[in-house]
Amino acid sequence: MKLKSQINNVIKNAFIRAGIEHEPMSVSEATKPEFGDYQFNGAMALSKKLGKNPREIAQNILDNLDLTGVLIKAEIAGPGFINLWLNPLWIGAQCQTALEDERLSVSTRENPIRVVVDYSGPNMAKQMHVGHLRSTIIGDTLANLLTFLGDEVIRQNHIGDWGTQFGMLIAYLEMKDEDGSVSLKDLEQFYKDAKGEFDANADFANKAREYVVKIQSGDAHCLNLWQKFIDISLGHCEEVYEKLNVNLTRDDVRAESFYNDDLPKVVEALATKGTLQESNGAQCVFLEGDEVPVIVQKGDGGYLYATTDLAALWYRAQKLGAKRISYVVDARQGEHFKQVFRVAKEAGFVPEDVKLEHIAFGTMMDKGGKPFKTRDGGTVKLIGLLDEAVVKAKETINNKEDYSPEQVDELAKIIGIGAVKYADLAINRESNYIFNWDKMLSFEGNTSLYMQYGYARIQSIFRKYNAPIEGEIIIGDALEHRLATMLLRFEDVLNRAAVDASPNQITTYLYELVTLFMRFYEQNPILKGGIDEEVKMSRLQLANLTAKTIKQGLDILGIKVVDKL
RNA sequence: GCGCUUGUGGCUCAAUUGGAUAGAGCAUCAGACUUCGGAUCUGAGGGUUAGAGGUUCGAGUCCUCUCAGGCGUACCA
Repeated sequence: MKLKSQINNVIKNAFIRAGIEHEPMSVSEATKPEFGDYQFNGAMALSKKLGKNPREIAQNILDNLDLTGVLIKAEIAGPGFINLWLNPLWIGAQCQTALEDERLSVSTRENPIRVVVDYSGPNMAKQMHVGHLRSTIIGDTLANLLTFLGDEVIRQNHIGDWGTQFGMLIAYLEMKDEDGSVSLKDLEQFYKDAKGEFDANADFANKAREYVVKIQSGDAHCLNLWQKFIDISLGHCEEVYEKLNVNLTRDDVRAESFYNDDLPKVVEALATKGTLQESNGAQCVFLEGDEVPVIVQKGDGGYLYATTDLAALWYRAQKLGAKRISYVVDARQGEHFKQVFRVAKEAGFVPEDVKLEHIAFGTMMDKGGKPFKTRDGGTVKLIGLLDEAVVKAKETINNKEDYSPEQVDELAKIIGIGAVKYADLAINRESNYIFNWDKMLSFEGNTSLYMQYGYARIQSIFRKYNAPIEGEIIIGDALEHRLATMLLRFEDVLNRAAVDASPNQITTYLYELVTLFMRFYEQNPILKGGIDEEVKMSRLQLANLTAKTIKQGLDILGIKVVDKL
């Protein structure tokens, strides 16, 4: 439920009754329990406009505030804050409603839009490395989130499958290909070997260059080799997606090569608009205020990635009809996207009302704060990292004897992968973050395991109870009040996270929720003796709604839960 | 050089986008168990938010400068 809007409505009505002719600003969550559940800070902002003392304005609002439904109490504090307390009866009823709803009372958008989320984007010439992790899981989370909120999401995996290196690779594939896929098991090694051959063997190098031209001109033999190479390479990526529990399929692939035919059209269109200029032999767009131009065609006639991105923007806005296009790409490419977005809008490839955004993220660092590399300075392969996570997760499982070997493996997968994903998503995406196995596989603090533990603990209650639950949710004390309020905030949090494209708002929320539940559970027994039946029923339902909310939240992050840890 | 970006307790991160006394976890110290799963909970110490100015009723957040780090700076993606 949109809790904030509900409270805002109450404030708005008070404004009308008080005769204040301004749109009230939104309430915010109280910073401390003593200050109530929510607070309204608008009186201070209004004081200048109305030429009145803020406390006077606050009093006027307070006098006109309806305290019979959503709210039960309001107080003025400090320079003119209005502290608001939610009505426990109302909260209880709302939690009840949420519990009965599959979507936990999270509404779907009234005006859904079509959104393109561009993420992952591996290079087919090489194996996926840790640099692809963040784009893949942040993008996937954003796509999941928007889908859940009711937008029409089109996932786009803009894989790098075009360019000069493929001439070399397919020439080498042809040379080495006795029976195909075997030699491609390790793409990294294959690339190195091909490069070695390229440097050592002049005939081979010539052939490689020749093959570049041949692919681009549509030579059937070379295209066939190329296709084979891409299929295998993409297969490796899919293995990673599968492990990561990421919702990317072959249908979501729109490779660089897909836009190949459109590249001349992009340049032509820019030329027609008159925005194109020749500079040092290259075709460029000079943007006002920018020193460096956007180069769309090289001196030798070749196209660049800016050209491809422009073609992709064109396609996504015009053909796919997207109203929001989100690029989940490394922060280092900020300037590139700023420029490309400007060109696309100024040239009319993308209509004015389409929102273009670069969802930038920072770099993954090692313990020493340096970019994450292997000992010899190479890139860390993603698949290896994920396998290691599963191995390490297995070590953390306490009572292995309670499970079959298959169950242990399954559990290790869920825990290990979940830990890696959660640790990444829990951090403000724009900052760099330090990768630390011990921290992410800990049960303490804001980690996936703490959430999993909280969830499993609640499931354990229901395994023990295992009988029908009847009755109402009755908010009995301050802790239950806070827990219930937190549960009702779920939709607000999701909406905010969707606007900002920041998964860490979801993780922060889940962490607060689970912490609150643990405290509640510690203080308020459920199945112990001497508990009134009514109270027991109410607490069981609060626990149930908590579990469902954890599960739904983690599901959006692409993290699975288990009933038993 | 120019541009972008970051700087918050010993460490790793938050801070509802300008709101009240800057919050968590780890680590340290002190508590709570015949465990509804203690993989938990309660409490304590620890901060001039890199520094200096400014705007504002109110600044970690906005502006200016300084210092320190990271990244980018036209025919790779």
